[in-house]
Amino acid sequence: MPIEEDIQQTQFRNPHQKAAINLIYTSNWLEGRQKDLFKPYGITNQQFNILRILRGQYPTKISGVEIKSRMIDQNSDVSRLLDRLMVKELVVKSQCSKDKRADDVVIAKKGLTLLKTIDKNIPTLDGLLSKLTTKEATQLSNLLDKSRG
Amino acid sequence: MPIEEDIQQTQFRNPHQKAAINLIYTSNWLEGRQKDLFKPYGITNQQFNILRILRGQYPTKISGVEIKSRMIDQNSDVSRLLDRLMVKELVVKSQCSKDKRADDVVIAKKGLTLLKTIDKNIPTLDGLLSKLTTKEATQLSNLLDKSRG
DNA sequence: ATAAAATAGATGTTTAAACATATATTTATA
DNA sequence: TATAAATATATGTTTAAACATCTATTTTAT
Repeated sequence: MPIEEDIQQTQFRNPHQKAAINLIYTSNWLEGRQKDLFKPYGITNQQFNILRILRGQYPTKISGVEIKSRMIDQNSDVSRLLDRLMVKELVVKSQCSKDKRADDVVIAKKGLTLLKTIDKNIPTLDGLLSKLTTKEATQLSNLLDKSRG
Repeated sequence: MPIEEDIQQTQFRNPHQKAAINLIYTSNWLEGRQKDLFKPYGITNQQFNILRILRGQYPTKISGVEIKSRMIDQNSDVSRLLDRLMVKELVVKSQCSKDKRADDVVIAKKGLTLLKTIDKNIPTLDGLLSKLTTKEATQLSNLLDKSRG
C-alpha cells in the first residue's frame, strides 16, 4: 500500500516531503514489527541492539560511550538501559581499570544464551524487508546514506 | 557518511539487514532534525503532525480516530496528545453530536497562527533531504512503499 | 605543576510512550 | 428487542525518553 493510502494524504508539497514522511512512517512500521518479535523474550529493541553490540565485541569489554556510539538510536540513555539489562542479568558491568570514569561492560552468559535463542528469528527479522530484492535493498541503503549527506 | 561508519559496523548479514538498520538510523536522524526545528515553538513532532492534519481539514471537525489513522506514527496516544494541545489552546475539542462517543476536534486560531509561523521553516524542513535529487526522492519513496509490501 | 576544559557516567525531574483495562455508546445479530 | 460485538475515547500504571545538573576523573593548555 503506497504511503498516500496509509496516511490518507493525497497531496504532498514535493517528492522530498513525501520521502521524509514515508521514511519515518516505514521506520515506525519496521520497528513495530521488530518489537513484536523481541517482546516474547522480554527485551526492547534498544536492549537488543546493545546486546548485539556486546556480543560482537565478546569477550572484550567496552565502555558505555563506545556502546552509545554504535547504537542505531544514538540518543539512548545508555546508563539506565544498562541498569535494566543488569537487573535481568544479561550484562555485567565493572569499573574500567585504565579509566576510572568508564565502565567495562560485557555481555553475560545469560545474555549470550538469550541471543542464541533469538537468533532463530533472524530469518524472520531480515525477512521483514523481503519484499525488496537484494539489489533494491542495496539501492535503498545507498539512497539513505545519501539522504543524510 | 555511510552507515558502516556511523555505527562502526563493517559487516552485515545481508543487504536486507543493512537496509533495515539504515532505515531506522536515518529515520532517527531525520526526526532529530525535525525536533530541533519544532522545539523553539514548544511543540513535539507528533503534536505538529496533528496540527498539520487538522489544518488540512479546517474548518471541518474530525474525530480522534480519524486523526490517528492519518498520523505518521499510528501508535500515538491521541487522547493525551490532544489534552496537551488543548492546554496550549492550539486545538478545540467538543463532543460529536452524531456520535456521542466521538470527539469533534478542530484546530484553534492560535494553532493556525502557530502553524503559519512555522511555515517559514518549511523550506528548511523539506531541505533536510536536499542531498537527494527529485528523482532520487521519488525513488526512495517507491522503495519504501515496496518495503512494506 | 596547576588550572581549565573535556569526558564518562549517574541521577533527579519532567514529560511522553506503552500497555492494559474501563466506560459509554453505537452497531450488528439472534 | 435483547444481547453481543464493535467502536471511540479515557485513564491507571509501568516503562522509557528528554533535559538538565552533578560528581569524578582525565586531558589539555598555560
